[in-house]
Amino acid sequence: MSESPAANPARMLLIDGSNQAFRAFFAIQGDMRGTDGSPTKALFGFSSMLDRLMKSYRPTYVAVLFDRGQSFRNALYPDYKGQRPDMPEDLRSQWPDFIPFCEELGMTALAIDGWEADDLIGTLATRLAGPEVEAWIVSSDKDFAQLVGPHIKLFDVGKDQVLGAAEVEEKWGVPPAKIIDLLALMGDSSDNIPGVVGVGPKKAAKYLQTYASVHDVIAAADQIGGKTGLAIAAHAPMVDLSYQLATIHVDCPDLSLTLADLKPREPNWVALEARLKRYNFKRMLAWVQEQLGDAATVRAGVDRSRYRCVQDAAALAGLVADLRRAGRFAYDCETTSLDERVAELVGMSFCWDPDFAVYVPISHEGEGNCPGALHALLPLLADPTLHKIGQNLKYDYKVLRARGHDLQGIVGDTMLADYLLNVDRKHGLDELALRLLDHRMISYKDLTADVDGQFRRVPVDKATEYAAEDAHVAWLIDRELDLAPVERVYRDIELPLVPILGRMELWGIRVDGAQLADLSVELGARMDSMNHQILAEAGEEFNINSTQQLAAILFEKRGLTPVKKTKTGFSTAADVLEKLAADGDRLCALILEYRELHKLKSTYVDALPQHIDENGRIHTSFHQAVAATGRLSSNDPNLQNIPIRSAEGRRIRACFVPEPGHRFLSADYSQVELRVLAHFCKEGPLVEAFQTGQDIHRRTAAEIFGVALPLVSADQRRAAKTINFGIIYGMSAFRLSNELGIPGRVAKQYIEDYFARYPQVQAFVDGAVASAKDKGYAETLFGRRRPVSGLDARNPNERGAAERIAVNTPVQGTAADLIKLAMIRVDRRLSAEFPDARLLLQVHDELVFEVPEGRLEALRAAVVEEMEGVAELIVPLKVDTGDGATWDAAH
DNA sequence: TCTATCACG
DNA sequence: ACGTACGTGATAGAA
Repeated sequence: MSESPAANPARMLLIDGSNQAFRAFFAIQGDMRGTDGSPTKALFGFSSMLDRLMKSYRPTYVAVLFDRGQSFRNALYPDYKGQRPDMPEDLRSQWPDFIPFCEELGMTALAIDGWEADDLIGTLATRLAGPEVEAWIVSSDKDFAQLVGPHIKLFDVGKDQVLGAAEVEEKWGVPPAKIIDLLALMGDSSDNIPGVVGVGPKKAAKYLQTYASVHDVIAAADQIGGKTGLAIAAHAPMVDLSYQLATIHVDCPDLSLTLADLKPREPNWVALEARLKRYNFKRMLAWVQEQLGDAATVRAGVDRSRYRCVQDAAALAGLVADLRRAGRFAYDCETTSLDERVAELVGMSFCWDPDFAVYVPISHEGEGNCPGALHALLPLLADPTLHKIGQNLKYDYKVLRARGHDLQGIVGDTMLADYLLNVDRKHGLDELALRLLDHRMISYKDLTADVDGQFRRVPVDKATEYAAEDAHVAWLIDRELDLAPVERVYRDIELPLVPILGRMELWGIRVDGAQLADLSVELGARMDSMNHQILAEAGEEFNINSTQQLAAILFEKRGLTPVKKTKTGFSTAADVLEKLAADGDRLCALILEYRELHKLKSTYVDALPQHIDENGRIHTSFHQAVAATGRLSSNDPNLQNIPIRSAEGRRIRACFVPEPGHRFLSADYSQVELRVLAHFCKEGPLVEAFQTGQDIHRRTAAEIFGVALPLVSADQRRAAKTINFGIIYGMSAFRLSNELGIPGRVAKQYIEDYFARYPQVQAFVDGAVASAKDKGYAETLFGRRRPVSGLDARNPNERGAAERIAVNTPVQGTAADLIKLAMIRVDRRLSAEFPDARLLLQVHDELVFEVPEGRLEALRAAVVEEMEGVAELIVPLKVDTGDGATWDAAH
């Protein structure tokens, strides 16, 4: 038998049931109860996890194991798990249900009196895994790392990640063979296993890298010396016990399961139906009833054989009549390109009924196209009284507009709907179909594999199955999703924004390519000369862009002191290099300057010209369903991160120019996030400062440092500004002290003084966390939601990160809502009063327009009015404007 | 594909 | 004992 895994071994999931039941119980917010009022939260989370694992990984073998009774560890050590609080009553009451539930789902599940799940899993894994069968242990218990080997892996449900020996060593600093030693040395507080006082995973791993085993570490205690050495020596009597407690047994005699017993069986659908009704698990129940073939409750499936292809005048006339009668339909178009400006229409599909959809071929190669289709259908698409839904309709809108047509009456977009309901998931139609309809769609790649990826050459009958399915699935998903909780953001913000973004993208922004070319030559020459200086200073050839090579030169060859580490080595980030340069290192100063030039040249000066079209314009894409807070994002190219902070960088911004006879107008919200914060927390001085038009950072400084407004020093204002930002982001004293270059205790004092003066801000922060914990999501002023998980995490880093998200999201997200609403209002004014002015870009708190010179002042007034008047907060919204012949000059 | 870095708000 | 601010996207190196 070979020792190396087979090329494609079968998968065996060994699920730590007790562990995952706990995890499910604590991971889900709020309360869930069945129809009889008994708690069901852990069962729900647990069964969702099983369902997901089975669907994603389709294991050949599965077993779910639970703890039962007191194990040999309690006999060895009466205090084993002694510190653990009792199981919450709401979890205990669900406990007896887990095994029968798993069995009904067709999985082998068991517990054996006197054994922990760990030992059952250890036994099954070692007995059954091998070259032909790879075992995945599903648990968050780190003890299992000791079992990992070529045929046994750990599976992390949270991260969807498989850990092998290398990953274990990376995570814990020792290979699997030394994990027990590691545990024996550091102990395990959750199991109440004693370890050396003052030795955690880091120190323990360090000693075990030097010494072969925990016993060797103990023996060397006197060489280690110091307090730690003494503590290690003191641990000697306990070490054997700790070692035994941490060791997972792999030879449980009462376990006689074979591989055949672990094959998933057909679920007991009838029993499951009754159980799920009792639990009130609607999604899963629908699935089970579908399997049962219960005609009354089964959801409409996707039956492609019912799709129709419209190919003649009579069918076309019928379609037009049907669509007019329906008044509301799903629409999708097939084209020759993902780039809407060059895409040609190949066909269109429509759906207005849960059971079928139609495809209209327009310009396929060869026979089968429907004559007169465009002439008949375009008026329907442009008719705002006919309501359209679809997936990512911005694309369809742009395709039509680029060819001089129109798409009006957009009342639903499944991508945006799912984004608002599940911001942290993926929103592709394929994913939605799988997740919401349990339906796998035809893949475009498979469909066009024979014809070189060209949809035009797909035969009309095959194209019908594919294209009609898109409209059909969008229709079904639109029906499936309940938008009520986010109705306002959906209807009033995201949907109206679709055509506005479409027009901004199609119009583009003009860029002076010749000027960029000059800049490229200049930067190239300067980088060449710097290149020589740097290599001379370093004394050897190396790749300046390689952080690894640079780190080797700085911290090994030159012996400089590293400031901070990254996952892979010593950091060479800008703040590090600045510190080293300030300490007199010439090379670091040179690298900093080189980095700036390189960034500008590669990311902007040389990249932007590749995006300029035949009219001298660049077209970005704004993404509406990406950012978790509700902001837009921009890519290909990203026009939301064009340089502005450095003088050198602004020369790139100066290459963005308006059409001849036009000027740029830039309008940006002043301190919009702090104003939103003031609105939420209603803190007196903050509100007053905004109402009376004071400099907000100066006012904050006056409050914290207890000085009169005019006496605030530049340094005090700077500190206050940093703190104000810190509040929005969820600051730590550590970061503040770093940022300001002051001692940690001073930073801590500043923060305390801040909250003492602004108790309402503290209340807002606490309230935001409490609300997110209670509801399971953070919420903006307009009802946009973002799920927040990790608020109950034991790990303080994870918990802290979750709390910062809970505080920041309402602030950043409300600001995003406000400017989106403003764009809709401004767009209305443009249509009515400024036919030759254009909204070009949105950069989070800024809108950039192109306006005929003679209309500049009128537009400025209109834009300020619409942006400032977008909402009534308890503080005024303020908009600053600038204009110019370049984007840079418009600030 | 992942990581480090850095551009923006 | 540990690590350190929110949200993005592009580039280059390394594997």
